[in-house]
Amino acid sequence: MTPEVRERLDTFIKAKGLRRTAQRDAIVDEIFASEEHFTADELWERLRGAGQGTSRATLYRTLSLLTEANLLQEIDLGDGQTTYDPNFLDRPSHNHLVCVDCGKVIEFEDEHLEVLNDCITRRLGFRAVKQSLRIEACCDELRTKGRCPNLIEARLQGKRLPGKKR
Amino acid sequence: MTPEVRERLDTFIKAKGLRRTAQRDAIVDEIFASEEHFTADELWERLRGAGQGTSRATLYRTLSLLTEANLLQEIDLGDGQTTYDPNFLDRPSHNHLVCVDCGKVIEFEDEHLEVLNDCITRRLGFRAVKQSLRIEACCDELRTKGRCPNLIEARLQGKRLPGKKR
DNA sequence: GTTATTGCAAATGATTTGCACAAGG
DNA sequence: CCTTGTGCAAATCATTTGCAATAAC
Repeated sequence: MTPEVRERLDTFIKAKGLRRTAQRDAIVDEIFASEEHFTADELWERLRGAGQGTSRATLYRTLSLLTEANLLQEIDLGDGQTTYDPNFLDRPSHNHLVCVDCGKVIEFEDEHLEVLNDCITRRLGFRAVKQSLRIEACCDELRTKGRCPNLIEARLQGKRLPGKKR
Repeated sequence: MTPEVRERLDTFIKAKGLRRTAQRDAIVDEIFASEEHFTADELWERLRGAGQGTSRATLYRTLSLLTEANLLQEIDLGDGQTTYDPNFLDRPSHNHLVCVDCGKVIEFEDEHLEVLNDCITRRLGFRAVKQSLRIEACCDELRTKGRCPNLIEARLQGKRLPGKKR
């Protein structure tokens, strides 16, 4: 996937008269090395851990750049900070389900949903530009068996669990 | 509508061992005097204008309280601050369309959408707790006729137009 | 050589919090 | 009275910005 990202970014950068820099390369490489969602701070830590640390200012500026270039999309997981999603190139119209128990984020696509939203939008006299659906839900397994595999995993990994308010 | 709100709030307050105060009354009255969405700051100004000013601290604390009591719902219009929606009592499962040209927010309900989302959620092994769809779209009128009535109105009223970044 | 980019530190802006005082029940 | 609520000012937290130094092209 990185080659396509590289190309798109280069094109975008050239078209805008901007420059390719070591920092931007490092940030792009780190982001697209996986499909994981991340916050600015999480990415900053990852970069730091990989010996590719940059200033937060540069990181935020690059994240805006990548968003503008449509390589990244800002999503709202309802926790008061921006989460970035690197998977919209692969799956242009996916949405997110957030488990209220463990905070796990699941991506899903559904063509009916897309069509329906478009109908609704036209009926209202508009043309859809972008749509984002977030479903908050609880895991059947936790409800019926009393335990959620993701919850356990999340606790082990010390991940951020849901519950807004920074 | 205020009577139902009053009753629900009183019940909630009593159940939690909390107290009814002049400030809370003023805030609730101001909120439910209309169906308008608002940010904390906008409401603070409205209260101040009505000679019912409170401290921002109290306002934020009361907004949390009302949200917890399900009289209010926090929604994300993508502009970096929390918007509050007082219309979920009347229309429990509505969603929002935001005009990218003028920033106007339109509420809509669609039962098919609700059903579809529920199906999707179950298929993924979850039970939906809450879902929020935000459609960003542009107005047919602006696109075809070159002018958007809401845009004009918004400019006249000096309303906040879309364009994130606080 | 220009002009964009970086890093630092200071600024922002929304929201939260500690605390002493005021006020419901 | 006893405890919750309020206002103030200070604190947070994520994010942005001004500016001098640095590095692309």
